[in-house]
Amino acid sequence: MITDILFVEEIFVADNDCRKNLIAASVPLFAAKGLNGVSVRELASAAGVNLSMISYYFGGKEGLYAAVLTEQFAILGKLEEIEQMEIDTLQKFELYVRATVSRYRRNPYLLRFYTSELTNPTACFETIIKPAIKRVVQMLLDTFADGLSDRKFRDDLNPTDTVLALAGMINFYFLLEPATAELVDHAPERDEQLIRHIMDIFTRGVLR
Amino acid sequence: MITDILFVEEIFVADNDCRKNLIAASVPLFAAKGLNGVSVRELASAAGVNLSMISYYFGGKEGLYAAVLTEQFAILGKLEEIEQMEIDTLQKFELYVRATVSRYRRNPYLLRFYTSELTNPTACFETIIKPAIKRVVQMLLDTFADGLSDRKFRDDLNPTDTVLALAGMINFYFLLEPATAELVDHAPERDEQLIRHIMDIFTRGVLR
DNA sequence: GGTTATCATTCAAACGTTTGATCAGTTTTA
DNA sequence: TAAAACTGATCAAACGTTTGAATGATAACC
Repeated sequence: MITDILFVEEIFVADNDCRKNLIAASVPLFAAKGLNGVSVRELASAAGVNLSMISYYFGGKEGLYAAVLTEQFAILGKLEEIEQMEIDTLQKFELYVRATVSRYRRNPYLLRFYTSELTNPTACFETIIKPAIKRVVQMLLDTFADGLSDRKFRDDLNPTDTVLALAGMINFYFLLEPATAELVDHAPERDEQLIRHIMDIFTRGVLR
Repeated sequence: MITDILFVEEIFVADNDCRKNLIAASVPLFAAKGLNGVSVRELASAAGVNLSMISYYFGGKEGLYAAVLTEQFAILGKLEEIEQMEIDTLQKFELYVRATVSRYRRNPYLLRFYTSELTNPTACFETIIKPAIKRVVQMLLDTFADGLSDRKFRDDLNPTDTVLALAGMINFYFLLEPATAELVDHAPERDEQLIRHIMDIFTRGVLR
């Protein structure tokens, strides 16, 4: 959630309508067509602002794109709250899964942005996307290590393969939706079943 | 694998150097930057041909892109060979996994192309990508149904969630490589371990 | 057999359009 | 009234495509 006031490098920046509208209108456009698939004119007219405002506020199209990505990935902090909790390791993994599914439902663009950057990286990949993904993977690895030292998890599993498998089960389900909508029921009403299914497989896989 | 001679609509089309070079040079460029990220001049100069050859042979940039995708996804037939085999269901799943991993190693562009189309679809998505993905998912579903009727697999699992979980474990591992290379060892030498790991989790998950 | 006609192929050049960015000028705000 | 916000017009560069001429091989003709 972005606030109305941003502090960037100690400089006070009021988040006025023009800025806000541009970012809000750019999210679905960039998510659907990628950085190169949208023109500045398209972005400006979708936001209902003059096209020169993009350069004025963001220094250009790529700046606007970077601002959009920064906002999108600011949400990642939620997962780190879970990491701090003093709960059962397996329960922690379930909370990760629930938080991720819930996030993808409330913000259907997030997944698009980072898979787009993973496949066709722009300048933002190294600065925004890669660090964000590394943080999440590292967090999952740390949690798995906790389960190992508790002697709850199997110690013959490769930790990275294991956490990537969990992440893959969640993310791929949503990534594939545009292609498999006629084959698979992706309705949000089934999310609870999906989460239980993923945790079922994962639990059987990792528990001693 | 494309042959030197193509029969398209009963018209004999010699696959000359110009055509061949254009497709060959376009694969890595389109895979890395997407349809909109590469210019026709870039494509032509990479192929060492005149830029008007793109319109001449493929009717335009999008035609070349479509030709590239068609060639890339022609390889899918390999999986269907496995489906025909008269072997144990679980063994069949392992062959799918092995074939996919081996495919991604020999053709590092395939994954990029279809994740790119899943996130930022072009006109090719409906005509090439979506049918291809649906075929694979349907094939996995059929194989899972075999395991069910053999009473080898748990019958309380949602089949689509299960096969998407398996596909997700494989694909996400490769999709994430650009971001996690410093955190996770993605070396081909580890592929055998990865395959065993995925099959370990999957087997524990689905067997009665 | 020599000439001409026809064809697909290749090329450099130019086409009109769209691109992202900029600028001078105007309005709004504090 | 000075600074900030905003506008419409304009820029050069890049875009994908088309053009018309040149090339060379093959087919048709006398």
